[in-house]
Amino acid sequence: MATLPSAKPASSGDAARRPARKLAQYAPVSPAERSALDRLLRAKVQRIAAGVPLVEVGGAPGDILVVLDGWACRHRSGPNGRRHIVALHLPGDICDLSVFLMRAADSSVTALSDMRVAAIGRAALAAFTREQPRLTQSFWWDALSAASIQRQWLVRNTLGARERIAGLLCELAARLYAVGLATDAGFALPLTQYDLADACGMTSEHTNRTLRELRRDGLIGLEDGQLRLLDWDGLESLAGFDPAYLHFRTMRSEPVVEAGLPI
Amino acid sequence: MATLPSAKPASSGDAARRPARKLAQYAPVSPAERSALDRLLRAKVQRIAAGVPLVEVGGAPGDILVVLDGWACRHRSGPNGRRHIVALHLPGDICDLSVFLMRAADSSVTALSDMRVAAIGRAALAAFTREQPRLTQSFWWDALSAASIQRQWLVRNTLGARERIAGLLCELAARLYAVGLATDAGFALPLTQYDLADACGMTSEHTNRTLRELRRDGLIGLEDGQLRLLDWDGLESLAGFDPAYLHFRTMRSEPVVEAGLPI
DNA sequence: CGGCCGGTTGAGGACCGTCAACTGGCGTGG
DNA sequence: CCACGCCAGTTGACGGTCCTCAACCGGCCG
Repeated sequence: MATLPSAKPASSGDAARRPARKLAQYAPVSPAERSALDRLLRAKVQRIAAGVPLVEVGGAPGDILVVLDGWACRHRSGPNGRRHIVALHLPGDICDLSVFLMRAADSSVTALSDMRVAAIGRAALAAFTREQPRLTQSFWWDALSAASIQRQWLVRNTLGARERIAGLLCELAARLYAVGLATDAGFALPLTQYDLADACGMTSEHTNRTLRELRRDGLIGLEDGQLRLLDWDGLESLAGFDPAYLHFRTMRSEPVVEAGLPI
Repeated sequence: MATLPSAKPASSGDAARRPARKLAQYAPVSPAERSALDRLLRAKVQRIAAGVPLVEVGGAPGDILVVLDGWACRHRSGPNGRRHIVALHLPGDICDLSVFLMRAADSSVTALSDMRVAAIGRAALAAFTREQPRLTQSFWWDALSAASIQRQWLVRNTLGARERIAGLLCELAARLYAVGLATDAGFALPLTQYDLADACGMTSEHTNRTLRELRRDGLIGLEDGQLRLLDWDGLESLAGFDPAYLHFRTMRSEPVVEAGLPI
């Protein structure tokens, strides 16, 4: 697991800790900051059932959402009416930090599994950003990381089918590992093959065949929603996976720059 | 030109006005704001020759760049070493607003034509954001628009070759129209077929054949770097182009919300 | 029990990439 | 001055990848 972050795998399944773990990928989180973050997230926690939309395209901006548990996807419809998944929101992810700036959502967000989500209102966020400059910076870094991931998806979807699937699985492993939801052995993958297909710009049939090939070649195992990483190095080199685009601190040995926010 | 913005086409070729025109797509720009913006942009103007890199992947963050004249592309290399263009920066575009937040650039930017670029330093931007809240908000809106465009590229690159090229040309027409660099008749397209190919995730040969088809079908003309929009409605319907994702004010009849920045 | 959803498999063909070659224009250098 | 090389554009043949259409299976739930 040469390129996976060096953070320890999950010692606790406590979903409320995941945002803090994610943000710790960008800058250290002190105990005081941890409890401030906990207060922010505890205020308005919602349970969302799989398949329920959280954001509708064209809708007015609502709260900022932080995923505590479960997965969601951001999607648009192509001219053919087909669903295109443009991003996956995993536990710990801040979904739509800049939502308050928007007039109308340009894409929808839908729960892919049962979820727990923390909603942050405008006033609460404004107060938080005044009081917690370093966490605020980490919030923005997470947004930058999301934009970088977006670019990576664009690049990845020009590759062959095996490379696409392998690359997405590597990315998911790294992102889940960072919040303690993956180990060297694998992780829970609550996606259907239709979801995977729409995220990789492929048909579900071809996704099915490609997964079979990856299984046949001993790279992965996939059963009962559990993805097993049987040959990480093989998967990584197949995908040409370089986690630098995730902008995680533990990926690189650089010292963390303690810079103030320009904005 | 049903969906093109209602702004008047270029009455002036003055490149220094383009950022203001672009920002006016998000919120009104008063004369005082215009001159403040002019002062910000006049401070450090650089000339860049075609082919010269403005940002190198992995490099340390520099200034924020605003394109005054000419085109640049943001690109990454795939595992096969091939160049993938993930964004095009046109005159008026703010390139990398959040550059001060980054530790290392995750993609490179290279001039595609001779350019004039305004560089904004950290201190100048900080002062500007304190003094010009509405322009600052428009800066952020431009960043949101760029992210939305990024998602659209992801969706577009799953379509067929003609749809991809047509969609990209529609987008470029709309974006250039907004800064007065396109008319109903067409616009200057300083891209080689290699550039177009790398932006659409295709080979240059296929791009060549696809352009030929679009010409044969009377949708476009392309000679001497001039793209002629011979059948806008045809191009638009072929691409399934809906400019809502550009988040331009003049595309939609909504009143502009005068909201303060949460951050 | 029937329907639906997710997964699986097969046959056929369209689309697009690869390889190869050739053109014309332009700048450079002999 | 011409020769040469390079670059952008163009065209053709061929093959592989991936999509389309079609069918089938098992499990779950109404």
